[in-house]
Amino acid sequence: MKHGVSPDTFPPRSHEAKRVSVVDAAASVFCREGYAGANIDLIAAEAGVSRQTVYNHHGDKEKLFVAVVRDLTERCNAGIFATIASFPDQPTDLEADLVAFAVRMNRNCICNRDGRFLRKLIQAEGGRYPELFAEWREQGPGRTWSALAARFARLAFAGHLSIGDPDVAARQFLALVNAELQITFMLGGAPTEEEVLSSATNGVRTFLSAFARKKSPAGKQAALVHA
Amino acid sequence: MKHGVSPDTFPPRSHEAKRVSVVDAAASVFCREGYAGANIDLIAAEAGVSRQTVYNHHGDKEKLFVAVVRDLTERCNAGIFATIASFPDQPTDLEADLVAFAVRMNRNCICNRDGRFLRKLIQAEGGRYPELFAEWREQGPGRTWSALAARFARLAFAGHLSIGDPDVAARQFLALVNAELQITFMLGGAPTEEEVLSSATNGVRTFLSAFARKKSPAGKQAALVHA
DNA sequence: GACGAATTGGACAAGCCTGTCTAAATTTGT
DNA sequence: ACAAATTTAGACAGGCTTGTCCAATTCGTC
Repeated sequence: MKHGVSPDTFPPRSHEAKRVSVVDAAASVFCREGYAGANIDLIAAEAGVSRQTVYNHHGDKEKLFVAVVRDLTERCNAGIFATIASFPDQPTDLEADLVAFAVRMNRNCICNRDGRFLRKLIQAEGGRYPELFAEWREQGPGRTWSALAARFARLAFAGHLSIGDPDVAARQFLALVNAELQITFMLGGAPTEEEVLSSATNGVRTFLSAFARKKSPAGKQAALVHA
Repeated sequence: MKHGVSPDTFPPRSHEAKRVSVVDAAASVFCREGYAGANIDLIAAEAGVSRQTVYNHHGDKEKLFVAVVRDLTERCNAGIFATIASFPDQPTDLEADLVAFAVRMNRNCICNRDGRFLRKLIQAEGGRYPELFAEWREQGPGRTWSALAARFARLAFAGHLSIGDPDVAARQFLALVNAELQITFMLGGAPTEEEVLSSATNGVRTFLSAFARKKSPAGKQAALVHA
């Protein structure tokens, strides 16, 4: 029915499904137990395959770990850039639009399964795989901050904000918007929707108080005052 | 010289020194290798004692781990509250004083050995010892934020700042001041003095932009205006 | 200098985990 | 339905680690 252009070189099918299943289970176990504490039998059981299948697909424990990190990095980066694409370039209500953006960012990239897992793996094993995580660092935060800074610069250029250094502003935006979620992040948990919204709202208000456009040259808009 | 009231019940002397040495080495190894990956032989070697001495002092691996966490928690909290005591209640130059305070906080509590180790242990093993870290959470961040919020409230009351919710302001202050150190923290490294100073300076500037005292102390404060 | 407590080094059993191998059972493509 | 590839369950060796035991030695104290 659906065998298209590659009938022979491709392994059957559930082959790939099992591979994904193993990587997912491995991510979960590596995060829960740490690299050294992770048990291949447990990963196999959680993936619903036999131990031998794990070895058939990934060779050994270290290769499996690397595959997990690459997988998470890729998915997280994709999510982050998809979300940055939704940055409010032409805001109608700047505060509401930025809060909504921050909430999207948190929900889809930072607090979701992949985001929490990747963060924990970086924190726990970052020192042991410098090159692996250097790659993440460049592709992830490096590009994220830069892309976000460009959006804020555009907002400033359009007269919506008054920003000195867009890179600093971008990092501070993220820091403010997550200010109330630090402890939850540290313990590896997922904040509730209310917590995310509250932190984003408070963070954006402070951000706008600090970076509100300086008094309007044409007298169009009154300055925002922090409640 | 100094043998006071208890000549017999006290173990000799280097007994205690070795105990400290073991706990220090254990902290280092647990952080580097994770709980499961930590090797008692390695801890003993790094502490300069025999393996048997480790068992004599601490019983088993888990008890040793708990001792390490309690030790770090205690020292970190002591450092944090000592630093909070130096909060600039009567600032001469608000920006400079807050930057200096933030730098002290980072250098003495957050970026030093104990702070980095404790953070990493919480991140890595927090899920496995809920009660142990619940204790930390109450004694540490809970009291820290509350104490810091009180200081900011005082500053606002004295007319130096205009703050809505002191608890929110305190958390945002910490978030801003550390905004540029996130990646370094995540990888477990120690930022340079320049990085700490830069992050603190930028953070305090933004914080003051947002929470600067509103003008017209005599007149009514401007109402919340929203374009 | 002598006594007692603490420390050391090493041997040791028990358990766990990784990674390999094999033969049987299952699935997939044709 | 048939043949090839994949998966499975289990056994298994090898290595590593924890925690215990013990005899010899060192250290601190009187």
